[in-house]
Amino acid sequence: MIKKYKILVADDDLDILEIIKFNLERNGFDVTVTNKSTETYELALKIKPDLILHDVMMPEMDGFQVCRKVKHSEVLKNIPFVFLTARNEEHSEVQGFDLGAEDYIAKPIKPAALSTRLKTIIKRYVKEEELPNLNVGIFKIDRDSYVVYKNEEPISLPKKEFELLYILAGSPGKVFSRDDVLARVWGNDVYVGERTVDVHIRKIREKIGEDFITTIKGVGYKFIA
Amino acid sequence: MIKKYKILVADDDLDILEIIKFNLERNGFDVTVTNKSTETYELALKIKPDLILHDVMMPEMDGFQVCRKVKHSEVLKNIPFVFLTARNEEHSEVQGFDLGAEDYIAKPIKPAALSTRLKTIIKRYVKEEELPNLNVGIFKIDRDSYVVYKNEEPISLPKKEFELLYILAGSPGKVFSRDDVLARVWGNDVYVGERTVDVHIRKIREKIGEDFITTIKGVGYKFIA
DNA sequence: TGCCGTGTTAATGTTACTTTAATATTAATA
DNA sequence: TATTAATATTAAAGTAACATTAACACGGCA
Repeated sequence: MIKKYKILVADDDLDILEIIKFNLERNGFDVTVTNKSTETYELALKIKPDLILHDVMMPEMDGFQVCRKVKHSEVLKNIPFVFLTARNEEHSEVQGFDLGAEDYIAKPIKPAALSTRLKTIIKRYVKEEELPNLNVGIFKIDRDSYVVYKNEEPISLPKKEFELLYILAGSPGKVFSRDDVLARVWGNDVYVGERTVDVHIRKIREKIGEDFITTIKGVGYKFIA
Repeated sequence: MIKKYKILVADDDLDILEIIKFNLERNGFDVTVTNKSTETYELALKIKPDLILHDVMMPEMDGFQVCRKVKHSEVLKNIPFVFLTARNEEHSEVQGFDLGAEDYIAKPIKPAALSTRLKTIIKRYVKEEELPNLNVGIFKIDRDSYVVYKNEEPISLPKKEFELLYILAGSPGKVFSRDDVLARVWGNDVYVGERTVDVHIRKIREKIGEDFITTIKGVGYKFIA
C-alpha cells in the first residue's frame, strides 16, 4: 500500500481549485476542496488531512485567521499549514506571521512543482514510521533492499508479494483473512477481488517454498516459522 | 545538488529590498526580506539563513544592536553578518565595531558584485562538509577528481551522473526511490520529472556496466557491490 | 558563430507485474 | 462416496512501470 496523502485545499477561486485538485490527484494525492474559508476548520476536523493548502485572501475569514484557529486545536495543530499567495500580495506579511514553521506558495502555481513541494513539506512533518526488518526463523525480510533471505539465499520479490509476506511474517502463527490482507497490503480504498490474494500466495510459495504459508480453510492464511 | 544559500536581508527602504531580492534570487539565492529590524532576530531563528545582510541605519533598532543580539545567540552566532551602509555614513564606525570577522557592503549596491561578494563570504564561514571518497567492491569513487575507478580503469562521469552513483553506492543494497534520489541529488526545491532519473541511470549503466544497478519495480534502484 | 557535452523532456517500446476468470483440486460433511 | 464449498492452479488479458531513443535547450568554448 502506498500511503496516499490527504490535502485540504481552500481557495475562493473555483478555477484554481479545479486546477489544483486535478494536478494533485494526478500525482496520487487524495484531495478535498472548499471555496469557503469558514468551512476549512470543520472539514479539517472531519477528514484529518496531512496538509492544508489555504489561500491568504478570502472573504469572511482570511488565511491567517483560519491558520490560527487550526493551530489552537489540539487535534489539528500538527498539520502543516501552507499559504497560497498571489504574486503581488505581501509575502513579507506571510513571512512575518508567526507560523511555527509553516510555508507558503506563490501563485501562479506551477503544477509540476506543487506536488513535489507538498510532498517535501509533509515529509518534514510526518516522519514516516520506519518499518523494521524482520528475522523470523530461517528468514530475514529486509525492507531496505526489498530482498528476503532464506538462510543465506537471497530471494527478490516484487512489491505486492513482498508486502504480503511482510504482513504475514510480521505475526507468525496468526491467521490473516483475505480481507485483512487486502486492507493492509492494498489499502482500504482499493477494491480488488479476494482471489487475487490466492494468486499472490501461490507466487510467494513458488519462490520461498511450499511449507511456510499454511491455509486455514474458511479463514485465511498464516505464516509459520 | 547545488546548495542554495539562504540570505536574510533587512532594510527599511522597500525599493532597495526589492532590488536586492530580485538580484540575489536571479543568482540562485533563497532570499527572505524584512523592513523591520525588530523582526530580524526572530526571522533568523526561524529560517536559519546562511548569511544576514543588514542595513546599519534603521528605525527602532540599528544594525549594530541586531548584530550583537544575533552574535549572542548560540544558534545564530556562526552566521556571517554583513552590514549595508550608505556611502556617506561613517565607514569607520562600522570598521571600529567589534564584529568578529564581519563584513560590510556600501550602497549604492552593484548587483553583479553583490552575489559574488556574498558567496565568497559564505564560503569563508561555511566549511563545506567534506564528503568522503568511496571504496565499494571493485569501484573507487573519487570526489576529488569526479572519476570512478572500476578496478583500475578510470571512468569519468559528469556531475549529475556522478552524484547519483555516489548516493546509490554510498549505501550498497539499499533501495532508493526516485523521490529519494531527486531530493538528494537535485535538492528539495528543484523540480524535474521522475523519468529524468531513469535516463541518468541509463547513462551510468552504459559507462560502468549493466550489472551494478538493479531495478526494484514499483520501488526504485539500488547499487550492488 | 557553430559545435560539443550535459541535462531534461517527451514519445514510444518493452517488460513484467497484477488482476481476472476459467477450471481443477481438495477438504468437509452428510 | 457424492455433494458442496472453499481454495489452488493456470493462462490470458490488462495495466503500470521501466527502458530506450530521439529531440530539444542551454552553456561553454574553439
